[in-house]
Amino acid sequence: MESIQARAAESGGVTSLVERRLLHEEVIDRLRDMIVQGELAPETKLNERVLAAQLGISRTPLREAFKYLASEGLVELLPNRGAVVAPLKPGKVKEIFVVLGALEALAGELVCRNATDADIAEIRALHYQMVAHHARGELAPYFRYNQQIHIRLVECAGNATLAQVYRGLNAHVRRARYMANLSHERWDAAVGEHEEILAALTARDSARLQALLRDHLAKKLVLVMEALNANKPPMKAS
Amino acid sequence: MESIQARAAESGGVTSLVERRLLHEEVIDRLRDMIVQGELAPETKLNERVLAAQLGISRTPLREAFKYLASEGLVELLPNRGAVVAPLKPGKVKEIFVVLGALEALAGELVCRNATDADIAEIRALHYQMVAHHARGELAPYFRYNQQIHIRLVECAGNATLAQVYRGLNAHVRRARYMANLSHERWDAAVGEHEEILAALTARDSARLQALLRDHLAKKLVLVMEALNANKPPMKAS
DNA sequence: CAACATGGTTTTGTATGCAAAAAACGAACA
DNA sequence: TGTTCGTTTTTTGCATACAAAACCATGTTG
Repeated sequence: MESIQARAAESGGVTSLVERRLLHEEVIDRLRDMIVQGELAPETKLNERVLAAQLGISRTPLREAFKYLASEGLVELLPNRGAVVAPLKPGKVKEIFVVLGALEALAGELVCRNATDADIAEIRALHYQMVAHHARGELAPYFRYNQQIHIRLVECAGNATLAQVYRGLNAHVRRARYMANLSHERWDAAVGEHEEILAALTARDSARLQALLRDHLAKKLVLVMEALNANKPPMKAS
Repeated sequence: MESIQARAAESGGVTSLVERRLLHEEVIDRLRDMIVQGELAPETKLNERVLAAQLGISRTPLREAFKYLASEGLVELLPNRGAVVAPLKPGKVKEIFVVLGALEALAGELVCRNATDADIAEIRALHYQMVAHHARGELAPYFRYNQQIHIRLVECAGNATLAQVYRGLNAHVRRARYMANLSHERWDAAVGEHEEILAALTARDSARLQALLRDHLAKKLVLVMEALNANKPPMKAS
């Protein structure tokens, strides 16, 4: 793991023009990435001493980052027993998808009303990027653009609170999303759904957009649940 | 302000049966209460040294509490300039109400499907308590039961994530809710709306319940916005 | 008088120290 | 073998110490 402290040194003595970010904020972002990207698996114990050493910082800002991420729900704090990466229980994932559904539906309504043409053009651009990666069979970049489209769509609804809550919940299940292995058919279908979503957005057809988003999410949930249950058959029976 | 440390001492030497809570958690709850209850007004600067002294603790757990509450959005962290109670801007409040509306609607749908009869009976009991306080013109307890009804309703939807997000956003605007001074007519009307809500819930009429909740919230928003704009006419013009 | 510089003070951010709780280890024992 | 107790070791939680950044109050200069 690369030290965070190194970042300060590498700018060559001259404190860079950009505002020097606070250490604990840097740590928050770094840990969040590591958790969401799956680099830190669910239920991983987060040992303060070793993590601090790896990041090249002291325990204090690390502990502060734990608290922040605990409030986001990505980390769980066990009294007197430290922090662990929040477990990813199927039931929880289902719950989150339900809430995300309601939020995306709201976003669909608002985005049709509030998005500028430039906003929609930007989403369209992301869409074509995603399509290109799909055509080339590049899964990881496809996922990235897919995520970006959904997030950008919510952001363009013009309600920062909505966007923040959405991002927070989405970060949780992003870990699970990667696990859902797409069949070739499902992948094609998903892209087709995105085409429809883009069309509804372009037409600013709120009702249709909401329906499409709901449907799209519901289908994703099925896949994710399958992947979760496949990876985790915690049955004690022989 | 009363010291938190005192709590430990007052149990008379015998460490109480209940698990000894962690200091920073205690502080989180305490500060959250103080903010939501309005004891700490929006934009109040939170000086680490004096707050820590008042609470009878060191700066470390206090700072950890700041981080947690910052993630909740009740506190704002200004790099190198400490923490302040999150401002309560009319625009933000409006945003939150919109999201709360979507969440309550979702809760209305789920609660009709998932709530037990006992759940509904409990909400009914809260309702009658609230009505009693309305009859006696006791505003503060009325508000308390009112809040409890809404929160309990969301909790009975059987989606813990939904409940958590709802409580978080609600905590924000609770500060503003108290400011909205009810006219006699509006107060009566609000109670009437609650009667209808209870009826729809009892009948498990999902669509109707959703509509009622939306309408109820929208009316509340109007009042809150009026109160906010009345208290804060930030116009520079003479 | 306004804008800016400057020294001291306060306040924040991070590291470190210390006590208490939990985990790990191992010996005694059934 | 497996269990239970006691001891050692590790880890957490909180307090404190120190350095750097922001603030403040004056004085200086144009």
